[in-house]
Amino acid sequence: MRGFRGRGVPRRPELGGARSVSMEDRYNAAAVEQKWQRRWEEQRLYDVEPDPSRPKFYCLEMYPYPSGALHIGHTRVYSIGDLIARFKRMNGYQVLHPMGWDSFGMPAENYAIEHGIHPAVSTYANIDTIRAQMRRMGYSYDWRREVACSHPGYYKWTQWLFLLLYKKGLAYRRKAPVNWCPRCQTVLANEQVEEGRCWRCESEVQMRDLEQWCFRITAYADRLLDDLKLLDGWPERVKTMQANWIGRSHGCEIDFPLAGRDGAIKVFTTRHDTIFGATFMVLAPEHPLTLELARGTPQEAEVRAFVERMSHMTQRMRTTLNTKQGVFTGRYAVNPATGEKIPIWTADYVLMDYGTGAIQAVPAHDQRDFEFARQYGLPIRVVVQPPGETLDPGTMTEAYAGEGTMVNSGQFNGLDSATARERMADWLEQQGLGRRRVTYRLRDWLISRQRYWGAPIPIVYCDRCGTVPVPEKDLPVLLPDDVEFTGEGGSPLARHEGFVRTTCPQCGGPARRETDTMDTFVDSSWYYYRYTSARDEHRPFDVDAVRYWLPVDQYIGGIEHAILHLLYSRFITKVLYDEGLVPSPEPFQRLFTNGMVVMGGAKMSKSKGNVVSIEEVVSNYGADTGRVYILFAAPPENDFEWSDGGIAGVHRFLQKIWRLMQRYRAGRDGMGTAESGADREAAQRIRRRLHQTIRKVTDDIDRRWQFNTAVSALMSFVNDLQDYADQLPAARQDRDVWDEAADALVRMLAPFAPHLAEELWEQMGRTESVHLQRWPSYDPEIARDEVVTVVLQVNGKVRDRITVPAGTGEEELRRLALENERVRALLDGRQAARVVVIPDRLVNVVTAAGS
RNA sequence: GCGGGCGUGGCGGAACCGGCAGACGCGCAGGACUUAGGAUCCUGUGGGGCAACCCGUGGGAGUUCGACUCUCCCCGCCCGCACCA
Repeated sequence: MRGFRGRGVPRRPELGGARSVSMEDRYNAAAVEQKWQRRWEEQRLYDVEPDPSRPKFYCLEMYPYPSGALHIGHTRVYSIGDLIARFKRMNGYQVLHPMGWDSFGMPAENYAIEHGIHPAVSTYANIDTIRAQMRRMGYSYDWRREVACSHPGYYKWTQWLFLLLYKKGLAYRRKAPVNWCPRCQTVLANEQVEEGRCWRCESEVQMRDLEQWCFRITAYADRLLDDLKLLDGWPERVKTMQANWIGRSHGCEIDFPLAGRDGAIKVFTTRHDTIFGATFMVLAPEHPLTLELARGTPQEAEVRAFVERMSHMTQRMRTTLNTKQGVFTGRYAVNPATGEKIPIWTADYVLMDYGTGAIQAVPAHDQRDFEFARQYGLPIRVVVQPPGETLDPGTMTEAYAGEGTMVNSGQFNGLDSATARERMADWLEQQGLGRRRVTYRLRDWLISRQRYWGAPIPIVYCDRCGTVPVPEKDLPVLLPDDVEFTGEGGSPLARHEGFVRTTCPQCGGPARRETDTMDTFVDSSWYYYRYTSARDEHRPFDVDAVRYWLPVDQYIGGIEHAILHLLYSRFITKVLYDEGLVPSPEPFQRLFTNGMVVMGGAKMSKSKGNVVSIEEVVSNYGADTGRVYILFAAPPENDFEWSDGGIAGVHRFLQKIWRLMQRYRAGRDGMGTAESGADREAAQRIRRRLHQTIRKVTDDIDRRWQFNTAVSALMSFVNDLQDYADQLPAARQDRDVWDEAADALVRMLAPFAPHLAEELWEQMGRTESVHLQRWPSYDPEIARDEVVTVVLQVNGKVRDRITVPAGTGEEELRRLALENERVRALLDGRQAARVVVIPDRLVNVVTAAGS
C-alpha cells in the first residue's frame, strides 16, 4: 500500500540532512501552545459579531456544571465542537462558538454544608480553574460572551422568563406529592432517594404534599411531539425517547355511575372497546373518592390503613414489589355498558397522576387487571376473541391484549375490535356516557426547589393581595450572601428574615417572599439565547442578534440530557417563539450525542478513582495530542476506552509531522521540478494522494462526522509524504508539489491540532493565522486514480489481481480476465457460464450455475 | 416485559451504494542506528499449512455471480422505558 517503501533505496538521502536539522528536533508542545494561546487572545482571534453578508453557523456544546476540574469526558465534547467550529470558520462561515457555566445547583450547596465554604466562593473558584484548563486546550471560544447562570446579570433574566410564563398562565402553584426527608426537613429529588432512604442521613423518605411551582409544559405536549418531525438532524434515538416520554395516547374518558348514590367515577381508557368486560374498578389510593366511598362500610378501617400505608411509599417502592396490593372499598359502581353492579377497589397499581386516577378493570384483556383479578378472585369476562382461538376465562394464564372479534358485547358483537373502538366511542358520546380524550404521560414540570443555590422565584405573598409577581423593574431578586448552611431545616432562604420580609409591590403592605428557588434546568433552558448578547443589561437578549444567530446549527452533548434539558429547552423556545421573540420554533437544528470516555470499563468518576486528569495529558503530551487522540480513538458517537498507549501513538504522529516539515523547510531550496519520468510520476502520485486526502478529510468532517477516519487519512498521507522524502534526494523532488502539500496539510491539521498547525504555518513564512485561512479544496481530476487494481475472481473467489488503466472497458476487462493464466488454470478447459464485470473493481468468472 | 442499538485480528477500529475483509493506530516479534533507548527508522504481524491452497466478520438458514453489508431465526452484550390504563 505504501508505494515507496521497502525497495532497498538508501534511507534518508540528503534532503537538507535529516539528522542535522538545525531547528529543534522535537516539537515542544508546551512552549508552542503557550505562545499561541497568548497571541490568539491578544489578537481576539475568536471574537465574532454578526455579519449579514456571510452565512452564519452557531456551534454549541452543552455548558458544563463547574465541578472541580475539567475531565476527559468534557474534553471530548469540546474537542468535537471546536473541530466543527474551526472547520466551519475555514469554510467561510461566521461562527458563533461560546462557552459558559451551569453554575447553580446542589453540589455547591452540599459542599457548603460540609465544608462551610459559600457556594459562590467555591463555584467561582471552580470556574476559574476550568476556564484556565479550557484555554490550555486551545478551544476557540469567544470568551466575551461567557455566561454563568448563577450571576445576577444572568438570573435576573431567568426570573424575567419566569414572569413571562406566569403572565401567560404557564407558571402556577399547586400541591404536589414530593419526596420528603423528615430528618433533613427538605424535599429530595428522585435521584437523591436511594431505596426509599435519604442519601445523606438514611432516614426513610416520606411522600408529602407540598405547594410547588410548576411550568405548564403539558400545554405544549402536542407541539413538542409533533414538531419532532422537524428535527431531521436529531438522532432517532433521542426523538423516540422524547416521544415515549410525552406518551400521547388516544382513548375515551368514561363515567361509571356510583351504585346507590349520586356521582360517578371518571376513568380513562384506550380500550373502550373492552368496556363490556369491565368486571371491577380500581381507584388510586390517593384518589379523592377512595376514603369517601369507604366511609361507613365494614371495609372502612382496612381501606384507611391501606391508604395510610401507601402514602408513605414512593412510586418506586410500590413498583419494586412484584405483587399488586389492593382492598375492596365496600362500594359498587354501575358498568354503563352492561348495567351490572361492579365492585370498586383501590390498589397500588393505579397511579393518581395519570389519566383520571381511576380505571375500568378488564382482566381478560389487560395483564395488570388479570393478575389482580386472579389474586383477589375477581370475575374475568372475555369480550375480544383472538383470531382462530377461543379464550376461556377459567383456563387463561394471561390477558389477551391484542385485536380480535367482539363477543359478549351486546350490539357490538361480531365487529373487529378496531372498528368497535370507533363505534363504541361514537355510542358513548351519543349516550353522554363518555367522550374521546387524549392523555399524556408527560407531567407538568415541577420547578420549585427548597434550596438556596438557585435563582429565587420572583414572587411575593401579601395578606391583602395574595400572590404577587415581582415587577420586572425590581429584578433581580438577589440571593442574600449572609446565610447559614446547616444542612438541617430546609432552605437557608426561608430562615433569612431579611430576605423573606418585604413589602407588597401592589399595596406596599408587609409581605413575604417566596423562598423556593428554580430548578437549574430553567437556567439552562434559555442560555443559548443569552450568548448572542451576553452583557445586555436591558433585556434577556437582543432580538436582532437572536434573529441572526438562531437556531443553533449544531448542538453537541451527552445522551444523558436526551429528555430533560432538551425537552425543557424545546418547551421554553416555543413559549418565546409564541411571543415573537425568537425566529424558530425549535432551538437546535442538529443534535449530536457523543459517547462517553470510559476506563476499566466504567465511566470515569472521582468515586471510582479512574479519572485521567487533563492536566496530566497536557503536561505529558500537549493539548493538541490530547485533542487528536480523543478524535482518533473511536467514532464520536461510540463510548471509548482511554488508553495510554493510544495517546502515545498519536503523539508520535504529531512529532512525525513536525520532523517532516522541518526536513521540508531545510531541503526546500535544493528541490527541483521533477522532470524525468520516474520522478515526475512520484511527484504526481503525491499530488494525487494529497487531493484524495483533502476529499476524504473534508467528507469525513462535514458529511460523515467520522473524525477517526479523517485522522487516519491524514496519517496515511503523512506516511506517503515521508516515503517520498525518504526515497528521493531533494534535487529529484518537486518543490511545487511539496509547497502545495505542506500548505494543504497544515490547513487540514488546523482544526485538529490548532497550535501545531499555527506554528508550522508561521514557520512557512505566513503572517496571518492559519485559522483565518480557507479550508483547502481538491480537484477531482487530480484526485482521480490513473491505474486501478482489478480483482479477478473465479466463482466468487479472489484468484488474481491485475493493474489496468482506470476506466478500462468491460469488454477489455473480460478479455483480460479470460486470458489470465491463473484464471485459465482454474477453468481447466471449462467454459465460463457467465462473466460479471464491474469496471475498475472486479471480474467474476462463473463456471456453472450453483457451483 | 416493551422499544432501540451493537457483535469484525491480542486491542481501538476501517471497509461510505452488495464487489480486494482487517485501512489507520496500539500491542507484539525481528532488525538498523546507538555508550544508552521509553527517541527515530525498516520489516513482519487474522488462523491453519512447507506449499498449492483452505478457513475466517457471534451462530444457523436464505437471496445473489458475489454478503461484514440485505431478509428470517437463534445466541450474547449495551442503552432507554417500565404497573402510563
